[in-house]
Amino acid sequence: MASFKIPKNISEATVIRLSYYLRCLNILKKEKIKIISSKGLEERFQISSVQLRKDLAYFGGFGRRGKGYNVNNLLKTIIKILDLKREKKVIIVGAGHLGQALADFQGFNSLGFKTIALFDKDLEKIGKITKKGTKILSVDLLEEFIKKEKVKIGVIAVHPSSAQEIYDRLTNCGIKGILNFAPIQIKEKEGVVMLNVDLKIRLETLSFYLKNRR
Amino acid sequence: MASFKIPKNISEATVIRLSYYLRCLNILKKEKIKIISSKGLEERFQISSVQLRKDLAYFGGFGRRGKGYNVNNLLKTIIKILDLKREKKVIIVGAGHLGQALADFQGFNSLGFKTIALFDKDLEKIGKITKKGTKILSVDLLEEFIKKEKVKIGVIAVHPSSAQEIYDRLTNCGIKGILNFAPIQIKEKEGVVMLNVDLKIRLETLSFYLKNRR
DNA sequence: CCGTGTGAAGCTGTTCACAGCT
DNA sequence: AGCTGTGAACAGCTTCACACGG
Repeated sequence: MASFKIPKNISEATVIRLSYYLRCLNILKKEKIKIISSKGLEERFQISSVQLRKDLAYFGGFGRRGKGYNVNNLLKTIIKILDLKREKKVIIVGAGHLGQALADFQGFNSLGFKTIALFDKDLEKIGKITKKGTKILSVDLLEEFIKKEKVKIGVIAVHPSSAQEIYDRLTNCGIKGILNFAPIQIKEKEGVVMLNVDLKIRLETLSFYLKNRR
Repeated sequence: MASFKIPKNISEATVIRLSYYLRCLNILKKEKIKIISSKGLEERFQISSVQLRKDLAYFGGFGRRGKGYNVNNLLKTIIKILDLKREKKVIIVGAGHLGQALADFQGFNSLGFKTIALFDKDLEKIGKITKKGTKILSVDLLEEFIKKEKVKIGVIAVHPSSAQEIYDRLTNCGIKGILNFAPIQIKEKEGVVMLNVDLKIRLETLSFYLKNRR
C-alpha cells in the first residue's frame, strides 16, 4: 500500500468526504470490484471525480494513471488516514433513549470504535444492559472507569443542564475527543477536540430551506 | 419590527449561525436584557461580532447605530427568517431508541415544531406511547396519516436497509422536508429538501482530528 | 490514449476598514 | 463618540485545464 502524508490545513469538508468515500469503497469491495476510476465513482455514487482526486492528492498519489484506483488499497489507505485501524474505546454519558440508541448503533461499534459502557445517574438503569449488551454504570464511577480503561472518546448524551459538568469531568480525566449532543454552547478546554451534533439547529436549518429552496 | 428580505445564495453556514444567534438571544431575553451590541454578543457567547453583522445584513438592517440590537425585535426577526412562527407538524419513522429520543427531545417540540406521531412496523410498539406522550402508529398508516394531517416534515430513523423505501414513501405523499439519520446515500427527489445527520461520519471525523489536531 | 495528479483560475465565505447614522 | 452596515481585501475551497505517466 502506498504511504501517505498528512499535511496541515485539511478542511473538515475533505475529512467528511473521505469518510464517505470509505463507505462507497466498502460497498464496491463487497461486490468484489477490484479497480475503479474516479469517474466510475462519480457515476455510481454522488461523488465529484475532480474533488475526489483533489482530496486524495492532499495525502499522496494512490491511483494508477490510465487505470484508476485499486479498491482494496484505497480502502486501507483511507482507514489509516482516518486512524480507524486502532480500535478506540468509546463511553457514552446519559443512558436515555439517545444514549442507548448510540450504544447499539452499528457505527459506534464498527471498524475503529467500540462502545464499552454507558453511564447514568438513574438507579433504575444502573446495572442493566442495552439490547445489544452494553452495560450501564453509575455516573459516580465515570472517572475511575475512564482512567482504568484508558478511554479517549466520550459522548455527551445527557440533559443540557448537566452537559457542561459532564464535559469538565470527562476532560479532567483523560478524554481527548468528545461528541456532544446537548444543544448548548460548551466552554471548551485546550487540547480536546469536540464535535457538536445539534439537532435543534439542524431542524431549524431545515425549516429555513423548506421556505427558501436551496 | 423591521421587515426583511431573503436574498438568494444564503450559505448554510449563515443559516446555522442564525439558529445559534436565536438560542443566545433567548438566553438574553430570559435575563431581561433589552439591548445588546454585536460586541456584547461576542463577549458573552462564542460569536464573531463582524460575522453577526454581516449575517444580519444579508436580510436587512435590524440594529441601531450607536446603540446595538433590540433583543426582542431581533429574536422575532430571526424567528420569521427561519420560518419558526408557523407550527410545523413532524412525524418520525422508526420508533427505536433513536426515534423515541427524537420524539421526546425538546427541540422537536419547541417553537416551530410539533412531533405528532411515530411510526413503526413492530407490533410490540404499535399502540404504545413514548414517555412524553407521542403515539406510535403502524407504518401501514403512514401515507394516510400524512395526507390527512398535512404533515410537511419527516424524520427517517429506521434501519439503513429500509431508509430508501421510507424516503420514497414519504416524498410520494407530500412530505417536503426530511431529516435523515440512516448512514446511507439516499437517491433524492427533486423539490424535496433533505438534511443528513450521519453519526458514523461524525465519529470518523472525530477520529481524524484526534490524531491530527485541527 | 486514458485517467491521475496538479498548478492556476474561479468562486464563495470571512475578515477588514471605514463611511454613515444616531 | 459609539456601533451598525458595507464595499473591498483576503483566505479557503472548488472547479478547470492540462501535463504527465502507465
